[in-house]
Amino acid sequence: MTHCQTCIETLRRLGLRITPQREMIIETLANGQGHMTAEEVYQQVQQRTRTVNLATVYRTLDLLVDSELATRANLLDGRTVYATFQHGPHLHLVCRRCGCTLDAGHTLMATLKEQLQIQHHFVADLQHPTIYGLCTDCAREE
Amino acid sequence: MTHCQTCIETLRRLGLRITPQREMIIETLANGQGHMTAEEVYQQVQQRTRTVNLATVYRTLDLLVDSELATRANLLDGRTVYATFQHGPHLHLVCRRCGCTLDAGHTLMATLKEQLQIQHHFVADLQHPTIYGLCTDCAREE
DNA sequence: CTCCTTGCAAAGCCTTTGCACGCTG
DNA sequence: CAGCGTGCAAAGGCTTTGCAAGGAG
Repeated sequence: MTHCQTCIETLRRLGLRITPQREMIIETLANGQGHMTAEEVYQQVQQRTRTVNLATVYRTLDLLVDSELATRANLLDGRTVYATFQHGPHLHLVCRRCGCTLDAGHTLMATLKEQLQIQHHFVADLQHPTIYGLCTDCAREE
Repeated sequence: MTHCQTCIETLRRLGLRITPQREMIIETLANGQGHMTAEEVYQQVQQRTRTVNLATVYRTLDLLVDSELATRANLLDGRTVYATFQHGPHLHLVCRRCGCTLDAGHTLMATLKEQLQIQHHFVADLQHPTIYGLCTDCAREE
């Protein structure tokens, strides 16, 4: 079963209705490459059909976040981006220069989480964290 | 020399003018406890004098961020908060439930940074990172 | 004396909301 | 068929901007 189908199943189980709009929005986000803004999701869905409204995109994305099927993150430049939990817990590395994103395993994060818990009694939410910095190309050029 | 004076000196060296407004905004942020929203800075400054405008607060905070004297972070709830680099590099732990913030040393972060560089050739910007989660009190109550 | 800064008010941007209609289950 | 979900348009909150007056250096 694709990730996208899993999402839809989950929503159905929550008693939510599966409309063509919701399906397309979920597909777009699930098949996209990592982070997407609401506007980007909207643009891509529009390429397939005109019958989706930006407000609906926002409402559906909120729904996914509330159902814990996706995360919302506020980037430094003010953009708000969404991403599904496609590949299990992992780390998003976002380049502050070109904006590209790449994923990293989360073993490193696990260690950090453990230490924060021990040293500060702080239960870090590191299921889908985002770290800023410079990607290989941009680091070379700066 | 207080941290706040250091900021002012830096701005002066950059050729920027030190106005009473800027001084008060910097003092407020530097003496505040960690993260503050533009609105919070504005409110506090207003308690000392009425002669500061919200727009000026925004402009000054932008200035500090551009001069690398402060950082801007977008919290999950949509708030944008500012903080000066008071205590050198460290980690901000923000509770997603009650919104409180605490600081942690950054030795853990150093390890993470190193690993990201080695494994992904990614130069993480971990000077002043923010991590979300639950503080001691909120973790107990959830 | 120059021109960087400010206050004010208006514009801007992204996101949310109210409402009546439409469609899912 | 009941009521959730949608499109549309308008409102909303936060932030930025244009402009003329004011103050720092």
